[in-house]
Amino acid sequence: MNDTVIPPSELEGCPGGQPLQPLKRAAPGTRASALKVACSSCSLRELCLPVGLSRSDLERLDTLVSTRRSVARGDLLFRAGDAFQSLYAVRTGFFKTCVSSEDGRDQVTGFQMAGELLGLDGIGSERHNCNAVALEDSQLCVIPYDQLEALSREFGELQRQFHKIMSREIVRDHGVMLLLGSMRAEERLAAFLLNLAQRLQARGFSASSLVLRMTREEIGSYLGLKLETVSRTFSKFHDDGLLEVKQRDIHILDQEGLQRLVNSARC
Amino acid sequence: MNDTVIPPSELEGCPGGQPLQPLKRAAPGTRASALKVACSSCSLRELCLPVGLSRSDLERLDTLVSTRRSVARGDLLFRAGDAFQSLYAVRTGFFKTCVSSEDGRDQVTGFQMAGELLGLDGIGSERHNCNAVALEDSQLCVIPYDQLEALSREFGELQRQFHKIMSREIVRDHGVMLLLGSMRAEERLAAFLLNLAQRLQARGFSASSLVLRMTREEIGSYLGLKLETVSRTFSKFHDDGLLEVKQRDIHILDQEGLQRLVNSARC
DNA sequence: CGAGGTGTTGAGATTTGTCAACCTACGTGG
DNA sequence: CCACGTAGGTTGACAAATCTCAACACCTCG
Repeated sequence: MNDTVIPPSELEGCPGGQPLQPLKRAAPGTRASALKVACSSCSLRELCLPVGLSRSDLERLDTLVSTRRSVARGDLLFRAGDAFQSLYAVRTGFFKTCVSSEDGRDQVTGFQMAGELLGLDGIGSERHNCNAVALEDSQLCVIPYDQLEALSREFGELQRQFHKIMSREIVRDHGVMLLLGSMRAEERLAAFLLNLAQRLQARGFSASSLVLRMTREEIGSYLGLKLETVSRTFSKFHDDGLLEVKQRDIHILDQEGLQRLVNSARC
Repeated sequence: MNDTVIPPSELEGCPGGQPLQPLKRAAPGTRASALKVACSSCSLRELCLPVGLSRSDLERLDTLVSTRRSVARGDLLFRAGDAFQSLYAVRTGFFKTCVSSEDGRDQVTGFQMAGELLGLDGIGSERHNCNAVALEDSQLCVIPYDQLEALSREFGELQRQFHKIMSREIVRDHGVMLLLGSMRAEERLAAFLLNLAQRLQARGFSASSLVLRMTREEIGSYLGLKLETVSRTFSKFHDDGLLEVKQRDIHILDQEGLQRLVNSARC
């Protein structure tokens, strides 16, 4: 409800940004479509792979990213073990990635929204190492990895940008390790909410009201907590006047309070 | 004590793996030295950046990796906030990397041994994002990042290899998240020991007897546990006949037993 | 030989997990 | 359009894992 009421005018970044806008879905069941895509006119270009590319590099990138793919809520974009061919950039929608061990352990490793890349984990083994699940009907740009490699040999800026994205993913993961390794439940949830709000804000949404696209169980998995603990912590935040919580609708009432929680290691 | 007694003759041995072998330290206080380094004749080449490179690519890589650096036990290779210039490949020795938040939380994000790269986290922000601390006197190859970028534009194999290394770091981090998010103390420690043993074995050391280079506290930080819990868990493993533990000397008596622990999610 | 860093162990506190009951929202099909 | 079924969410009581604090042992190094 946070992102359905935005007037269309705000969706189209100026000249022709088709992105954040819902796009016509291919026929149901169709997994890949070849609608026109253009990084150079995408309103996500300041958040996505193209960051910092020159006009001419951007146009070359357009030739690379030529297909889209739709994934319905609940469906998998890829699954651990699938052959790795492409990276994917989220255009619209929301994903989770999760790894699981043979013995059935499951861990959500991240949530991805518009402008974020999926599939980086597949390069090393040439197979995807996690499942990517759409948490709402979603659209992605398909980035064939071979071609990205080739193009980034030609364009240093693209190469550099790609390396930065991978590096930032590593830094992000280290941040999650810090969270999982050293924070208590309240601190984890506060950090999670602030992170989500900050990323939504970067995409033009409200920094204080958000709709969770994932269940308490998925949040719990990501944060290394049981769903009941997540639920209880939401309730506590509500009681403490930090949040308004109505199921998945969250209003942050006291951002500073949350930040204080995160920043207050054991005294 | 590990690197000061080797006769110079053994240092520059050409076709005669100088690697895993202790190398003469530069004068105390010297941070970078320009001794000859050759990936093409390094015995770590099957574990390090050069994996899979052709003979000719390897020789080009030699021109790139031309300097070494020594770091004494306890010293920092780099510190969070330092400008990012180079990646480092561990030749000898042992490192930990740790991130810390403003409020003083600290998290060990990894332990690196011969053949492993340090500094990947710095590419994204052009500053290092963690501290890299030598846990024993160590030697590294310095890989200037600009030059690596340039060379990998020329040699697709090198580019691909580098991407694989970054990707595998991401996969590794996701594995740590799984560990931190879903395992109990015994499972975490068992997984840690097996991982360490496996990496040591890949380097030609015993798979069953190892010397820990880090304190209980550092292990605890990495595993999201307090040092007392780590200590108790070692004792329990000892009582259960899985390990022999004498301070930092560990003998794995029952590898399968440890593996069973790791692989037995909540029943 | 002594000091300080490191490691071990015990007892009790705290946090989080477990199990169970119940509530709520939402989609489906009558 | 309503009723119902089900998935998701909340809450309570209790159990279990881990942490905290404290005492002490061990080892290394100067």
